[in-house]
This record gives sequence, C-alpha cells and structure tokens, in this order.
Amino acid sequence: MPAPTMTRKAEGAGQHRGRALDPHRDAALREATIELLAEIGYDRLTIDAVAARARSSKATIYRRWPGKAELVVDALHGLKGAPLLPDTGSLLGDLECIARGSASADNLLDAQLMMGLVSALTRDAELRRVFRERLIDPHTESLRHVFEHAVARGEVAADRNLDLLVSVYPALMLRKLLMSGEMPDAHFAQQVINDVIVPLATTPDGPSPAPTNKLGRAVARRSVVRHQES
Amino acid sequence: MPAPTMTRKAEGAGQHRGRALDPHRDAALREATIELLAEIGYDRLTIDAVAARARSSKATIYRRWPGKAELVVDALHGLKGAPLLPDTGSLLGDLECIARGSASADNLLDAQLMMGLVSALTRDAELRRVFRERLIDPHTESLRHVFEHAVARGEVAADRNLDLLVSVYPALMLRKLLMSGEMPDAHFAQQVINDVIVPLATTPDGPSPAPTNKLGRAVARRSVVRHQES
Amino acid sequence: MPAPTMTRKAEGAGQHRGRALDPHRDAALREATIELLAEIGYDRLTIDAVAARARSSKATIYRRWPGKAELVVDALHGLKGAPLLPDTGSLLGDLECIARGSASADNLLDAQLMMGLVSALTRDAELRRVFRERLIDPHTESLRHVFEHAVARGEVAADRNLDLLVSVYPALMLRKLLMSGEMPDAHFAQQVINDVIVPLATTPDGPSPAPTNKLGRAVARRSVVRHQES
Amino acid sequence: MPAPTMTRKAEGAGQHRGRALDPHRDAALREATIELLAEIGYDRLTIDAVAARARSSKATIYRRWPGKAELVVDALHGLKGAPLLPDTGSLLGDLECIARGSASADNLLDAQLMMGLVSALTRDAELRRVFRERLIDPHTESLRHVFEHAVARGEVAADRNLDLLVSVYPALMLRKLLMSGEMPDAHFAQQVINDVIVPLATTPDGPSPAPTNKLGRAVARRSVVRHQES
DNA sequence: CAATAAACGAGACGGTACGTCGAGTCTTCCT
DNA sequence: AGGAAGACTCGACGTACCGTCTCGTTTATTG
Repeated sequence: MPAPTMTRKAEGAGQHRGRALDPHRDAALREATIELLAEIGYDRLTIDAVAARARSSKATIYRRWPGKAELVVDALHGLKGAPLLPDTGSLLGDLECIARGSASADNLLDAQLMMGLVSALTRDAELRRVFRERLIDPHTESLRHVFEHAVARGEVAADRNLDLLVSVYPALMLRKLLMSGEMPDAHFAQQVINDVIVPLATTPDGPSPAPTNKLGRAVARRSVVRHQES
Repeated sequence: MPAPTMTRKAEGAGQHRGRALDPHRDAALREATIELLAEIGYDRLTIDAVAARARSSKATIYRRWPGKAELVVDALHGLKGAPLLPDTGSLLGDLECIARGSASADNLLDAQLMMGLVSALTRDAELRRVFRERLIDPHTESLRHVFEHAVARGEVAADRNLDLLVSVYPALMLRKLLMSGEMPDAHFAQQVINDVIVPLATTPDGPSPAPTNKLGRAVARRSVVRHQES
Repeated sequence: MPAPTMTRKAEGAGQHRGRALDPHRDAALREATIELLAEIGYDRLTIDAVAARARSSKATIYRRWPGKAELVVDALHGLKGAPLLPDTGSLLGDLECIARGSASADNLLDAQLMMGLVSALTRDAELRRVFRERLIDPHTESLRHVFEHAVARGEVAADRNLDLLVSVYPALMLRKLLMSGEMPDAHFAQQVINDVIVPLATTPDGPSPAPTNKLGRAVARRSVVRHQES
Repeated sequence: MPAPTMTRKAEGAGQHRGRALDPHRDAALREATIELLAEIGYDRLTIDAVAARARSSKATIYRRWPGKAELVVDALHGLKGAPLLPDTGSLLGDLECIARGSASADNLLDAQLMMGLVSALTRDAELRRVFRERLIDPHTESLRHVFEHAVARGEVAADRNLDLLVSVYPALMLRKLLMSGEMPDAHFAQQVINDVIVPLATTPDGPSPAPTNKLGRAVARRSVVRHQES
C-alpha cells in the first residue's frame, strides 16, 4: 500500500538526479513543528519560527510541504500510533475499550491538532481529505472493525447502516470537543456509549424499528430508502 | 443580571463625559462583519475590509473591540436564533420538518458562518460560548422542544438522556459539513433522521437496553450514572 | 495699526452674539504650546498634547487657530519683545548692537521656531505671510531703521537698494542657521557685519561700480539691463 | 576613510550569508524618492508612495533605511552636484552665467527639493550635512571657483573673506525662495549680482574699511532704477 | 575523478494585514 | 454659546508573516 499521506511532495520519487532531500531535516522540521504547536498553538505558529527552531530555511520547508497546514498534519502524523483495534469478545467490551482510549494523552494531542486544523478545512479540499484520512478515518475504522465483529457474533443485526453508525460516536466527540474547547473526558465517552451507541446498535429491529404506534407505519415506509454516506 | 458578553469594552459604562459611542456605527460594523463572514469566512475577513464596508475607520473598530475575534463574537450576538419550533403532532413529522429546514438558505448562511468560525474556537473560550449560544443552541432547542412534545405524547420514553439525544443530529450534520466542506443535503438529513434519531428515540427500553448477554449487567449498572452535558 | 497677527480667527470681530472666547484659555493654550515646543520640538508637538497640557479640548484650540503652525506662530509671537531699534549715532555702532542681539536668548528661541516652521512654509502661502510679518520683518525693519538713520547722517549714500541691503544680513544668518542647525554665534554675526554689510553700505560708488579694468566695459554694457523684481 | 553616510544599514557589510540587497531596487527606490520629493515635498512624501512608485514593498524600504529621513538623505546622495563652472574671462560674465543658471529647470528641481527638505533640517544633523553637500556646496563651489579666478585676474582683492562672499548669493536666493514660495526668477538673480555681489567683490578697500569717512558721493549713476522687494 | 544536479542556509523580494497614532471635525453634555 | 470630553474619518506609520525567489555553498549521484 503506497504513499500514506500525500501531503509530502514527491513522496515516492525514487531515483534522483542530484542530491536527495535529507531525511534528517525532515525529522528536525517535524520536531520543531510539534514543539511549537505545543508551545504556542497552531494559529500563532509561523513558518519562520519553525525554520528558525530547526536551524533551517523556509525554502527547505516549502520544498517539502506546500504550507503550514500540511506541515502540521504531517508532523502530527508521525506521532500517531496505530489505531487500537480492540477485540474483547463483546461489543460492549470493545466500545468501552475505545471510550477509554478516547481520553488518552494521544487523543488529547489529536484533539488539539484537530481544533487547530479545522480552520483550514473551510478552504482546502485536499487538506480536508488528508485530515479525514489521517485523523478521522483511523477512529471510524476502529469502530467499524468493532461493529463488524459484533455483527459476526450476532450481537448486532446485519442490516445496520454501518457508515452512519460508525460516525455517531466520533461526531459526538468532535462536537463536544469544539463546544467545550477541551478533550471530552471518559465520563462523557462512556455516556455516549451507553446512551447512544449501544441502544442504536442493539435495537431489536432495523434502524427504523417496527412501528409501535399509529405513526410507525409511515416511519417504516420511509426508512426503506437507504443512502450511502458519501 | 451581568453583562452578557464582556467582549465589548465598557459595556455598562453609564454616564459619559464626552461624546458617546455612536450606536449606529455599532450596527453598521456588526452588519458589515456578518456580511463579510458569510462571504469570505472568518480567516479571510480583515479589519480593514470591515471598516471599508461600514464606511468606518479602523480606529472606530478598535475603540470598541480589541480584535477580530471579539468583533465577530459581538456581531454574532446580534443574530437572533429564530429556531423553528415545528409542531406537526408527531415526532416523525416534526423531525422531517427540521430535516427540511436543515438544508434551507438560512442554514446555508449559518453553515458558512460556522465553517468560517471553527478555526477561532480553538483559542477563544468566549467565542466558543457565543458561537454555541447563537448558532448551536437554537437548533438543539428546536430538537429539545420536539422531543419534549414527543415525550408528552408518549411517543418517546421519559427516561431518555435528552441532552445527549438532541445533540446527535446536529453533531452528525456538523461532522458532515466539516468533512465535505459543504452544507449537508436533504438526503443526508433524512437518512440521519431515519437511521439514527428515530431508532434512538423510540427504542422500546431505556437508553441502556435490557442486557441480552453476560456483559449487559455491568452496562446497566454503569448507565445508572447520568451526566449533564456541560 | 490693525490686527497684529491674522493667524487668530476673527481677530477683529468686535461684537459677539453669544459668549466670547475666553482670553484665559488663550493664554493657557499659548503657554502650553511654548512649554511643549521647548520640551519636544515643533514636529513632535501634537495638538492633543497641547490640549491635554492646557486641560483643554482640541475643539477649543481649533476654534482659535486653523492648525498647528498658526498656533505655534501665535504662541511665540506673545514671547517676542519689540525689535530693538538701536541708535548709537553711527552705522557701525548700530550694526554691532544688532549683531549682539542676534545671539541673544530671544533670538535663539526665534531660531528654533523658525527652523521648525520652515517646513510649513513650503505649502502655506498664508503662513508664509505671517511668518514673514512676525518673525522676519521685525528684524529687517530694525535694519532699515539703522540704514535710514545712516543715510540721514550721510554715512550711506541715498541711492542704495535698501530692500535688498536690509535682507543681506538676515539671509546670511538664516542660511547659517539652517546649515548648522543652531543659532549663529556673535562671532559670525560680527564677521558678517564687518565683511559684508559695512563694505556694502559704504562702497564709494553705486552698487554696480564704475569699471576699473579692461573688462569693465563689457560689464557695464551688460549691467545696463535692469530688472524689476516681480 | 570611514563610510561616508552611515544612513544606510550595514554599509560596508562585505560578505553576505544569504541573498544580498539588490542594487537595482536601491536605485529604483532612490529614484522614486527624488521624484516624489520634487513633486510633493518632504513632508507629504510617504513611504507607501515611494514603495508604490518603485513597485516595491514597504519592507524592502525598511530593510534598507530606518525611516523616511534616512531614505531621503541617501537618495540625495545619489544626486550629482554637476556645478557649472563658468569661465567667461571676467567676473561679471561668470556671475551672469550663474545668475542665468539659477533660474534653469535644474535649479527649479533643486528648489523644489530644498523647499521640501528644509523642514527636516531642524532635527537631523546628518540630513543637514548631506543637504549641504549635495544641494548647497555645488553652488557655492561654483561661486568660489569664479571668485578665485577673479582674484587671479586681479579683479578682486586677495584679502576678501571668500567663505562669506560665496555664501551671500545663495543665502539671498534661499531667503527669496522661502519667503515667496517659488523659485527666484532671473530678474531677482541679476539684481542681487548687480547690487550686492559685484559691489562687494570689487570694493576698493578691505572688507572692514575705515568706518569713519563719508565716501558716498558719486554713486548715483546706475542705481537709478529702484526695486521693491516683494 | 570530475561534472553536475539538486538540496541547503540565509535572507531579500512583493504582498497583505496588522494595531497605533495624529490630524482636523463633529457631537453630547455641562456651565 | 463656550468649553471639556472624546468619538468620528482619514491616512500614514512601522511590524510581522506569507509564499516565492535568488544567492553562494555543500553534498550525492552520474558520466
């Protein structure tokens, strides 16, 4: 599986005519970026400051990344461990595992990064793509993995809209993050699991349940229409 | 009843020795700010542009607000939430009404504002508060209103965690907006209603369903503890 | 003898319909202006600073003077004593008297003022007029007085171009002032008197002397052409 | 032999680590400065205007000079004095040559520059020095040259105070310029030559004559025409 | 082993926006 | 109506970053 990021320029360039980009500079630049991010935040971070801290020149940075956002994304990418793919044997166990992970230090950093990056998402479709691939999808994939196992075990019905289901938890966490300005705590995560995710996954009928009252039929009829999340 | 914002300088100054700040300038500046926010977004909005559009001078702006963030916050203050409070007589009808409203022109403006603003949410707690009050709460209140009526009608069980329930729909819409870069369409809204909100609201048992396996008890126990969304 | 300054607005207005401009404010403003001029100089002097020092408002200043230059001219005008009109009985004695006066403290102040004001002379014809009337003419009048007495005594021929003659001394002093940045000293003044003014005033022949050598004829021919100063 | 100006930053820096200051930009900036000085004067000249005219950015200017005064000083440095050194064979011929040159287009530019600059002379000794060297001395040197030749020819006595003598003409021209706001015309220049410079240079006795005699008899031939100083 | 191609540090470049300051005017309230 | 206070528009100030570029220098590859 090739180029992981696409934020870096000429990732798989292969043979070079002249001198190749020095990997030591890469590392130093990423490190300086991370340090400055932690010290002064995304918005006050300047390319000049990164260059100065890494005893580099701006050109060396722009030779590697097209701009600040991509540099930061790439720098933080290096920090991220693999998304945890829990397998406790039960849906609830796996979800609690994820909930615990949500409040870990790793995710705190992710959260800060995310909040700092959301700004650039407004304008830059490419950044949006990378942002999703690097920071969002790992979490949803973790959840998808959990749900797929649960389906295999028979804990969750096979007809669920998984694309939507796996996005409920991160959506609520993101919202909480943006609204509060800080990483959601374990309490909140557990609450989401208990009060939203588990009920949603284990509702006896399909996502649009068997009508239990006079209005139910209309519901059932409509929910026949299914959509793929784009 | 204290000053609501604290972003404005000398909010309750009372008596003035000299000439007072002209409220007409306030209004013009706020209006120009809102227009520009919607047109070009928070990050590309400049104080100079606001001054030019309001036929004002920068000094007049800086006399009122210490910087861009505060200006924007204060301008948003003026935006009335005007949440639609549908009452079609059934939960599903109300929800569909809201879903249709989600894609309306009003919400498009809101969405643009949101996309332009999220950047600043990272740093500015005050901005975050006003952002929530002016742009988020009106929508959740609309949903809360709908759910409360549904509870009153017996369509939804009384034990649901409403704080969380009302945030599921906006959280998914926000996420979709941020990930796609554009306003979620009616399709998506309807899908969320059908596959997430309705099932969640009408699950026969409480939010933590009757355990169907050995781990259920622990779940039930935990879910006794309820948290208020802060 | 009419209005002395013409920098003040409505100097000879006579009867007032309403309240008259308070002369105490005049004095306080002039005083503040003089103080600030001495402390920080003309260029760094601001109207706001004058207003603050005099516990006045800017409007009160602009009600009296059209701008900074005029305020300063007027303020310094109050400081000036009458131009000395020496009468020692001889041309040389009078001139030496003037030379001594040139280096006095009064003139030092004048010099500083002059240097600060020259800037505005570029643009403002009115200021130029007042500048000349208030700061230049008194000195030339003093000289004119001296020369007229000398003519009456027979020390100087009656046909001299007095307008030009009286401007030689101040022109050299002004030039020296501008070129050195400081008030010309008594030495220089005496030198000008001895080496320029006295020879010029007491040249035996007219200003264009009878030719005394072979080239003189050409000179004489050319110098036939006379010009009226425009 | 030290750096002549010290207004430029790092004048003799020698070796550069990075990219060097582009001399073409220097020239363009100086040229724009001179043009604007002549057009609108020192006081109305703005850094922004210079940058705009030179198709530069303000940073490029501030990288070279700390402020407006230094920029102007340095720009003036580039002006070559090109003093005309007339040699008609007679004092009067040379002087008339200079008088004619005084009203030429070149001197008009000089005059505009001068008028625009005098303001700043008050404060800036360095500006004063350059102003003198670039705009004043060339003219006085021209005169000194003329007088020295006249002395050599025996037209002018060797005991004259040349330093003073050469400054009389420019001093009167400067004064006229400042008092009238416009370039003195050829009329005036001729008058100064005839009525001041020539008499002064050709007075039979030394600069400090015996003051007690009454020599003014037969003057009246040429000075029949009288002039009013405006 | 040269030649050469490219990366490197340094930093100048044209821009754009910033937040401050002073000017001259206007408005409000007080005396 | 005058005066104090101070907000108003206007416009220049000097600074800070942006992303691009041009220097000389260093370092790998290639011929």
